Amino acid sequence: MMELEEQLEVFRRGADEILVEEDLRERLKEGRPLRIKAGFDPTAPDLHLGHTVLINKLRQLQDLGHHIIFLIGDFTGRIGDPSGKNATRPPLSSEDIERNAATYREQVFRILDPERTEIAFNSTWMEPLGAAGMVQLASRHTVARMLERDDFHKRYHDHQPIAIHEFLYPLIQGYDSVALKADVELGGTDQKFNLLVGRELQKQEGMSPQVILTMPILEGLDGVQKMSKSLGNYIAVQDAPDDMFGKLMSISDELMWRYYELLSLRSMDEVRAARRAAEAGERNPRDIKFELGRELVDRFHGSGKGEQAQAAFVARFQKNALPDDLPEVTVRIPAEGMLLPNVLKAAALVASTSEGRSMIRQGAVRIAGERVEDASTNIEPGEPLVIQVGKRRVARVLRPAA
RNA sequence: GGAGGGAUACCCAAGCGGUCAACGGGGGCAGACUGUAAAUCUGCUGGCUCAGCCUUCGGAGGUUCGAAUCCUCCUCCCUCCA
Repeated sequence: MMELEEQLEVFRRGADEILVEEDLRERLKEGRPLRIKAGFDPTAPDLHLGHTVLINKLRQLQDLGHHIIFLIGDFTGRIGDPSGKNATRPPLSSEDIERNAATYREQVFRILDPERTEIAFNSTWMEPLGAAGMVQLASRHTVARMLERDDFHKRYHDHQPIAIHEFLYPLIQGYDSVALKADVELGGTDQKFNLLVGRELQKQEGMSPQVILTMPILEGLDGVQKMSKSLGNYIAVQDAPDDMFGKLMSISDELMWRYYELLSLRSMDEVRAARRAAEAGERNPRDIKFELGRELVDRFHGSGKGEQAQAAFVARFQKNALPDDLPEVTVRIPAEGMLLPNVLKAAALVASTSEGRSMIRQGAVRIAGERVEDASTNIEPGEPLVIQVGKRRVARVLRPAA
């Protein structure tokens, strides 16, 4: 293992907060692999870059030789998880959870080493606990303490409903740390309260309390709100290389630096140097963004894929070429033809014929590169057509006679 | 248990008998400008067989020539009292 101070540097990198750092130092001095836990919600099997901030961190710690526990909150998921701000999520069936867990494995192991990662499910100890055990667990915390949690506090103050079971989740999460004998728990900054509950419960069990390490929440493509699937501002780990690269290119320069800080494996010294060069006008920020795109596409799709994605990107958007692998859709067209807005809808390029008309009116629609401005254009059966709606929606539309 | 307030399109929020497919803001999409940036400007943002028609304002009935707007019942949320 590395020297103590070097290890601490790795722990601190990008971290929002480490509580209590002195405790961490003490444990590291023991020289054993620490049990490092991070919990994940089984509701969102589609990992996006926001989740990987935490997972990257786990990987770094794993590389230091520590024992990583990837905990899936299946017990809580089955009941329905309210951990989002104030929207209650529907309960998941066991089948849902199993399917999600499988997807998790597949995606997480693009980052973590499967040989050295333990996957745990909290139903393992929560099911046997039973109602009596749960009530006992609940007796160890007070309502006043629970209301200290920021979102509970706000909701209570604003007269928003708080369901009783929402108070139980922090306790369950904390109990997970007891069951797993966690030395360290990682979470987003929004998890701080829950992570602290883990410390409490461990102390009550006579264990030395876990160190908590919080990572910042990654902003989504809009640069303002947190990256989330429901907001549609995310880059999924499973996004195709070209999509991933393209989305990264569309972020603002300011956000790019943030992504470098939290997602890149390049040293902060390098990143700071790049930023200075950009701000001094010595380098085009776009080129620095290219580098970020290549690094991330390589990480999730394999070495060399980033280079390819960049080449495709340049060809398409700087040289206006169409992608090689245009999605193909077949629209069967009656002998008398079909109006263009209807063809667009049938090809799933727009959501409705009304939107299709609107797009045509705004000059967003091109057939074989030629702008079409007449919404009453009639399309007859014939050879495939390349149809574009705006810059991002394109398809090769086959048009056989119906 | 009692009293009162509220539910409008993706979100917030106007409207309170016809001129309402419904003001305004946000978000989204598109066009211009660019580095598919950001910022800015412009347009669109229920559906359709689209200068017209059809279905929307928590749900179900009713009054009226005509209702998001009035009445009745129901569902859900919030506040105060107990």
